[in-house]
This record gives sequence, structure tokens and C-alpha cells, in this order.
Amino acid sequence: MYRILKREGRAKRAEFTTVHGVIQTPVFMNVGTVAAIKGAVSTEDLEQIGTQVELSNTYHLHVRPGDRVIRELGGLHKFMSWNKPILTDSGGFQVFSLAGLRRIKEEGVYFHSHIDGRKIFMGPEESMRIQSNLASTIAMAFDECPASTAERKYVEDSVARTTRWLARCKREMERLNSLDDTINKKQLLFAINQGAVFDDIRIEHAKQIAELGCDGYALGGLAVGESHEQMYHVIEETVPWLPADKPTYLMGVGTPANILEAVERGVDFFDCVYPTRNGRHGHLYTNRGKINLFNAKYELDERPIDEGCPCPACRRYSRAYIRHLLKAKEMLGMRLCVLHNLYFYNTMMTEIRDALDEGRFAEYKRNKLHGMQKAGAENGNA
RNA sequence: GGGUAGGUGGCACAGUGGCGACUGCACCUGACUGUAAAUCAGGUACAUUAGAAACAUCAGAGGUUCGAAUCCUCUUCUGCCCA
Repeated sequence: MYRILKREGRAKRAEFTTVHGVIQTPVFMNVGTVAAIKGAVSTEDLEQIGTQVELSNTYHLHVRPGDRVIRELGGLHKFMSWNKPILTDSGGFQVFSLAGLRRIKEEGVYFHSHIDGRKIFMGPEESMRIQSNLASTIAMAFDECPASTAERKYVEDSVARTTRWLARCKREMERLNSLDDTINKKQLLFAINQGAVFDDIRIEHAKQIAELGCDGYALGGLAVGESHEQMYHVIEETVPWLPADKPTYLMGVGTPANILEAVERGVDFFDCVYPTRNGRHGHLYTNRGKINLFNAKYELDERPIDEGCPCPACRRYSRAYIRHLLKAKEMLGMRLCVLHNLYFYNTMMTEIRDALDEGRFAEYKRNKLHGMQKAGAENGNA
């Protein structure tokens, strides 16, 4: 159940109740594609850094260890020892990211496994069955994510197919949720809006999927090469056409600035690999901009990553030490960086919610952006 | 003292007549948005230069050759074996 607590312009402060607990929004979901947050981060760590929702991937878990294995072991929650909400992505994004390894048909998509090359078929029904076996809190509809550079005709055809796929997802999900031996009979289904950067296609698609009555609505196919201005424009034009009584999820986005801009335009859910991947690569988010710990200038820097940050990395370790760990390829280096970045994102979301609660989001957003930009320059980063 | 193998960029190695020198590591920098990503890309070897371009370099010296890291001579240094 989705309940809006407060509004400021289009921005919403809400809560979303699920069988695995209440999600306070706006929220940033922490990405753990293969049921693991890369960088040696445990579920215990997630509890400490304030993670509300973990995100895993249908395609990846189907390939390894296999959704049947996870079902046999009682579902994802039990498998990875995480009892809060989990959202599973449908494998739709892999239709885009594994472009060289798949073929799209009306019935679904034929992949070649990125692990061993074996042929895999996934359509709407398969994706729903896998997600039902995984027993995630929220399942995503199986969609196609066209490239931002795709031609209009291609996007029209693709979006039409994604709509047909959504109807099939819905039907299959209802069937699965009614079965006696289904682990999570209250699994939720979020639809995904597509249309690249064509406003009219996006809006038309939003109207169509709204009619199918899903538990939430996502914007997909953004931050895949188009400019930030185009992305913000699409969000602004499309969100008003999605059901107002359901949460809105901007898939795969993004930078702290992207999130602030999208919250302002009415988005509730986010996820992105940035904090984890950038953490592994030594790029750290701070309130004074982004820093690259691999840079030689941090060799003797005794300050914490972000002054005043109470995360497990900043509480006791210096930039110089963590830089050394990264250069020495010690796991601890990545782990500390990922923990810091996730803490930064999760904390920013808490601050956003607090600001919305108190009706000062606009001011918060302005100050946050200003702080990160201003000192980014100070740190030698734009 | 005798024998033997060898000295190539910060390190380790390749190259044995057309090289202004391969590759890896290290170092520097950049990229990464529903994770084929602890990955990928570029740069860095003497001096000069913002950069480009040009000009160097293969232990040292001399020689052979149109042309030498590569062949010859001497010097020097290092490893290993024998005494």
C-alpha cells in the first residue's frame, strides 16, 4: 500500500507497505545484482548503513545459481539472510546491456549466457516464474530497453511489444500468486514505461500501462546515453501520466544530482550501480564533491574520505590508508569505499525525506548541489 | 685464476642486419547511470616543449655495412660452474 505523507511541488514524501516491511520514500535501493553487494558487503553491513531495499537481478540469478536452487532454499530473503524488501529486476535491462548476446522475438528474448555461452530463453512468463521462485518483494515487468539513439519506428514497435509483454506478465503473476506452493503470494508487480526520448510515445505508453493496474510504475530506458536535460525533460513530461496513487521508480539512476532533480519531479524509487561500482574504482562521493582516491595527491592525505562522515570507513581510516589498500588490491579497500558511498547515498535519501517532511526540500536541494559543486572544484574535481 | 651465460625504458622480459624497439608489471590520468564491469581506455622511458612536431636511446669505446640493439674488436659490470 502506497501512502503519500507530504508533498512539495511535485516532490512526494511517502511510505510503501509490503510484506517485508514499510519502505520510506524517496528511497535509494542498494544494488546487489547476483544477491551480493559487490565489494564484500554483508547484509549486516547493509543494516548498519541504513539500506531499506536490496535489488537483485532475474537474469543473473537464473544463470547462477539458478532460481530453482533459490526456491528450494526458501527464496532470496532466506538465501541471502535479508528480511527487508527486495526488488528483482526482470532481465529486461540485459536485453539492452547484453545486446551482442541476444535476439528479440515476440515471444521473448533468446540470450547466450555471458557465463558459458549456453542458450537461454526468457519471455514475460519465464521472467515472472523466475521472480516468483526468487520470491522477491517486488517483481519488475519484463520489458525491452531501447537505446537512446534508436529510431522512432523501432521505439514504437518496441514499446508496443513491451505493452503486450506487460499484459502477459500481469496474467502470469496473478496465476503464480494464486498457487499454493508459491513462496511469496503477495509479490508485487511494477510496470515499466519506455519510449526513449520521444515524449508522445512515453505519454501514450504511460496511459496504456496505467490501465493494466500494477503496484508501481517505473521509468526505464533513461540514463543510457541521452543528455541530462533530455532525461529530466522526459521525467517531467511522463510522470504526470503515471497513476498518482502508486509509487514511481526511475530505473538505474543515478548521480546524487540526478536523484535530487528526479525527486523534485515526483520520483519515489531509485537504484544505480554508481555508489558500488565507483566505490570499487576509488571514486568517492563527499559533501564537497567527488574524489578519485587513486590520484597521487592523496598519497599523504590523513583526512577521512569525507570530513564529518560517521560511516565505518570515515570513522577510523585516512584517505592515504584506503588509497594504499586500493592500490594494493586489498579487498578491504573496496569494501570501505563501497560502504562509504552507499552510506552517502542512503544518508542523502534520509536527508531528502527529512527535508520533505519539513517542507524545505527546495532549499535542501539547492544547498546540497551547491556544496558538492563548489568543493568539487576545491578538491580538483569538477 | 679457468670456463660459461648475459648486460635493452622504474622492474621483468622480447627482439639477433631495416627498430625512432614487443609485451607484462609499476606509475600517472580518464571513463563507468535497472552491473558480461575489483573492468575498460589513454598516457609515461634523455634533454627541450603548454601541446604538436622534430630530435635521442639498447653497458662503454672503436670498427664492418647503404643501414647495427642485432656482426667484429677491446674495455667494463653481473650471474652461474670449476679451482
